[in-house]
Amino acid sequence: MLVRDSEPEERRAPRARISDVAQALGLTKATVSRALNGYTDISESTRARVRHKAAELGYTPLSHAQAIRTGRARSLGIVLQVGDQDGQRPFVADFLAGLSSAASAENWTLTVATATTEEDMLATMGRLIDERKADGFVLPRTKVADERIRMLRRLSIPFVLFGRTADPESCAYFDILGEDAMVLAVRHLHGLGHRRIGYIGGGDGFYYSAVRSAGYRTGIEAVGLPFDPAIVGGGAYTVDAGMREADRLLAADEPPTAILCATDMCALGVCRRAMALGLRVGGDLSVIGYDGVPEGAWSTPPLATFEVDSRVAGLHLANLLIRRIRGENPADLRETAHARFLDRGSAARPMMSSAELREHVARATGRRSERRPDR
Amino acid sequence: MLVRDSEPEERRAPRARISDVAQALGLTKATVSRALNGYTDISESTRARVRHKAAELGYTPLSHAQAIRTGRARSLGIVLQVGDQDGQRPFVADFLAGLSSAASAENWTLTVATATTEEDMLATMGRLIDERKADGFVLPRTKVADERIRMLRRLSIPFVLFGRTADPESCAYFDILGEDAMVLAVRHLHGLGHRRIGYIGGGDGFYYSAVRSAGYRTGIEAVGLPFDPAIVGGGAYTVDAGMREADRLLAADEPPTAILCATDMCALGVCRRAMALGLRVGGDLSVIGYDGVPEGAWSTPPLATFEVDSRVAGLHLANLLIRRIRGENPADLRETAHARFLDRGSAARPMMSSAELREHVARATGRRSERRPDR
DNA sequence: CCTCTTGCCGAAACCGGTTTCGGTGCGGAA
DNA sequence: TTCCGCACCGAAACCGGTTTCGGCAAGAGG
Repeated sequence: MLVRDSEPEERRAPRARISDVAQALGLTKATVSRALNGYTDISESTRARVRHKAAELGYTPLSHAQAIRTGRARSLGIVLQVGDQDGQRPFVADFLAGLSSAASAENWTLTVATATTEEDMLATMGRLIDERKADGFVLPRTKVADERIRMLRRLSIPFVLFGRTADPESCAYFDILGEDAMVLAVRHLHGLGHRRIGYIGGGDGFYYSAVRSAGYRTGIEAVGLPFDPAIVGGGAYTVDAGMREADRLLAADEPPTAILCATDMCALGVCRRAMALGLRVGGDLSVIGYDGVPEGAWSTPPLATFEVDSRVAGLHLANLLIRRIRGENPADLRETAHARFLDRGSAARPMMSSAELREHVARATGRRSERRPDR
Repeated sequence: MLVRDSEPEERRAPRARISDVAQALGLTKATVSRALNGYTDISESTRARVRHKAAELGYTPLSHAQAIRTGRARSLGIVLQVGDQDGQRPFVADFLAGLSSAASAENWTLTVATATTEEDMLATMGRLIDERKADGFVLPRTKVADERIRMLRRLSIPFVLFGRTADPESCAYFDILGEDAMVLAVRHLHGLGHRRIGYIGGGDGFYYSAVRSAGYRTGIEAVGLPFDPAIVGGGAYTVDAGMREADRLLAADEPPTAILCATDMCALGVCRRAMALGLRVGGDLSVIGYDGVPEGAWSTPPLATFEVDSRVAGLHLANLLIRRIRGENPADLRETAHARFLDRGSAARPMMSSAELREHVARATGRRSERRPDR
C-alpha cells in the first residue's frame, strides 16, 4: 500500500547541527567546531573523521549562528546608486550574476541595497555594517576622492573597488583599463584617416573619467597630433550633455571629424545632434563611445564602442573581496582587464575635411538662426 | 589642546544590546524582549518605558541573533534568472531599488542570488531556505505552471509573485495588467485606421504571455474584427524570433498593416525585418511592443510600447511579501497596476492597404528568390 | 624515576537574543 | 480571614554555534 504524501504537513528533514556531528563521533561540539575551522590543536586524523562525518550528514554551519559570536555573516554587501544618471544600469543584472555566483561558490551570500544620494549611500552602508549584514563591500563607480573609501577605511571594514582611486593605499580592486581603450580608439580613428579627433569626458569626479581622458591624451600624443582644448569637452554622461558638448566642439574653428566619448550615452547624444545638423554619422562625423550599452546597437548607424564584461567583473570582485575579508593583503588583490572594441558603423573614414565640416555646420546653424532671429 | 583622532584605531561606539536596555531600566532582558515584541503579559506602562529607553539608546535587535532562535532573519530573497533570454534585463536595477527601499524601510534586507536554469533556480532557492538566508521570496517572471510556486507551497515558505499564475490559491501577487494594455493597443491601432492587426505572443509558458494574448483577442473582438490565426504568431521574445514571425505574418494572403507584439525585443525584430523588406515602419507597417526597453527609444522610428514602472513594482512586492511573512492572508495581498502607453513613431495611420502590402512583400521576397534560385 | 613539555580534547562560558515556566502581589469572592 | 485568579515580571533554559581554559596522557629530558 502506498503512503500518500500528507499534503499540507510535509516536514522536511531538519538540518544537521554541529551537535549531531559531535554525537555521531563521540566528540564534543567544541572539537568539531575547531576541527572544521582549522585550529592546530586538533589531530589530523580527528579532523579527517570530522570532515567526513560532516559531509555524510550534510552539515554546514548556520551562518547566523556563527555571526552572533564571530560578527561575520559570510555575506558580501553592495549598495547600488540609482540616482538620475542612468549609466551602467543595463549591466546590473550581469554584474550581480557574477557577484552572486562567485559568492555562492564559497557559500557566501549577496546583500543588495540601493541609495539615491551619496549621503544616503553612506548611511545605508553604515546600517549594513552596524547590523552586521555585510562583512565587506563592493564599491562600484569609484571616485577620485571617494567618501565610501574614507568611511570604510576608518571603520576597518574590508572592501574592494570596481575601479581605482587616487590613493590606492589599502585598496583591493578590479578595473577595466579604460585608458588603454581610449588609446586604441584614437589609434583606430587616426588609422582611418582622421586628423582632428575630439574628446568628451565623463562624469566629473569619477575615476573612470580621469583615466579615459588620460588615455585620450596619450593616444593623441602617440599618433603625433596636437592636444587642442577647443575640441575637448567633459562632464558629459547623458544624452543631453552629449548634445550640448557636440555643439561646442563642432563650433570650433577647426572642428573634429571624429569625436571620442567617455560614455555611450554621451556618444549617442553626439550622434543625435550630428544628425540634427544634417551630418551623416559614420561618414561626415565619426563617433566612438565606451560602455557597450544596448541602445548603441539600435541607433543608426550602430555605435562603435567598447564592451565591458560585467559578469566577469562581478566574478573577480566577489573573489577578491572574499579573500580580502579573509585577511589577505590588499596590495596582492589587484586585477585589471581590457574592454573589447566593437567596431561598428559610427566610426569610419572621414568623408569631409575639418574645413568642409566647419562650413557645413555653419550653414546648418546659420539657417536655424535665420528661422529664429534674435533668438 | 586638541585631541587628534587616533588614526588607525578608531573604535566606534559598540551597539546597544538588549541587556543594556534591561539594565538601564532595572528589568530583565526577557521582559524587554517581550515588551518590544508585543506580548500581552507586559503592562502598557512598562512597554512604553522600554520603547522609550530603547529608542534613547538606539537599540535595535540584531537580526542574526533573533534568527538563531526564531528562524527568521528579516530578509527578502530573490533569485534572478540570467539565462540566454535577455528580457527585462535593463530594469533589474530599478526593480531592486524598489524592493530594497521598501525592505529597508521596515529594517529588512534583500538577499539576491542568480541562476541560469530552472533547476539551478530551485536549488538556489532551496539553499537560501535551508541556510535561513531568506524568509520569503519574490518570484519574477511567473509561469502558468510554476515549479517555484509548487516548491514553496510544499515547504510552506511565504512568497509573492510578480505576475500571476494558473492556480492563484495561496498566492499573493502584484501584476501589471498586460491584457488591458493589449486591448488598448488594438483600439489605438483600430482608431488609426488599421483593419488587419496581427499579433506575436511572447515566451511560451510565461503567464504574461497568456494574458497579453487574451488581451489581444479581447481587443480584436471589441472593435469587431475577425480573429485570424494566419496573422497571429507566438513564442517570440527575441529579435531573431521577431524577425522570423514577421516573415510568417507578412506572407499571409491578407497580411497585417499593424503588428502588435507581446515584447519589445520581438517588436524590434519585426521592425528590422520590415525595413529589410523595404517597408517604412510607422507608415507601411505599424508596430507596437510592450516593456519599454531603452533600445526602443533609439530605433528608427522609435518604438511605440508600454512602459512598466519597475521601481514601483518592487516597492509593492516587497511590502506585500513582508506582510505575507507576517502572516496575512494571501487573498488580501493582491494588487495590480497598469502599464503606460508610449505613443511613438512606429505606430501611425496605415499608408498601404493590406493588398498593397501583400504586393510589396511579394515583390521584395520575389526579387530575393530570383537572386537565389531553387531556394 | 620524576618532572616538564607537548599534543589533543572536554567542560563550560559566551554571543545576543527568544521563550517557557513559575512566582509574587493584589483585588475580589467566599 | 482565607482562598483563588489574574496581571505582571524574573529566572533559567534554549537556539547553534565559537572560544577560553584547563586537564590528561604520552613522550622527552634530567
